[in-house]
Amino acid sequence: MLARSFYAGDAVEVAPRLLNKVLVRGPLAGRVVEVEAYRGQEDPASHAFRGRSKRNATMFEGPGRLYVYFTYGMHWCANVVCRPAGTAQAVLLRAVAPMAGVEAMWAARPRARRELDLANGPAKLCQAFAVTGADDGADLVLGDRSLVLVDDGTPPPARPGVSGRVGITVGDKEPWRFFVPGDRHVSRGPHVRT
DNA sequence: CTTTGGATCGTCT
DNA sequence: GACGATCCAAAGG
Repeated sequence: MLARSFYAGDAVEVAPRLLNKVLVRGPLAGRVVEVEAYRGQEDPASHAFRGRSKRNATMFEGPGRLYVYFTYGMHWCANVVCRPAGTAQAVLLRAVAPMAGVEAMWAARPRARRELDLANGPAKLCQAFAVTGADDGADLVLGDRSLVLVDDGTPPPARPGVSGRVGITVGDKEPWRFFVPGDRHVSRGPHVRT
């Protein structure tokens, strides 16, 4: 289980540090292979760019919490908050490589055709791990709702893949998406370091 | 393999 | 009233 200090820092600094950590929920486990940094008030693409609101409140509640939001009328996505209470930055979990509880993930994602499709997207991994709005605000340091991030001894990539963020129309040029180079479980967007 | 359009609704303007 | 930090199926090469 990672200490709170692990999550504290600028999102662009914390994001690559999260690569190769393991998201665990009970019998389910998956290695984090892709993330994106969202820098709050300084980032027009961040939900917190225009300040606090009902939806983004968790982003303002301090490092180590899970910020879960609903989008496109049907999908949940999860972020790890990384700034002190009162400010708002977070790292979007974009893809994980299934490690354990894979059968349950298949059951949670009947649309998936290949193992690669189980959690290779921000809404897909939430489906695979049954993460919903009920999990918004969960404290990963305390293991709220069985959700934790752990270090299994695998270090982050010495040189992570870097690219612009996916699916946004402003701030999409900032190199704030990070991934494990060459890992097939990475979502849409570049998979290899250029 | 790539491209395209539909689904679907809470949030903020 | 418009628009998403997306996903999927279908159609075309």
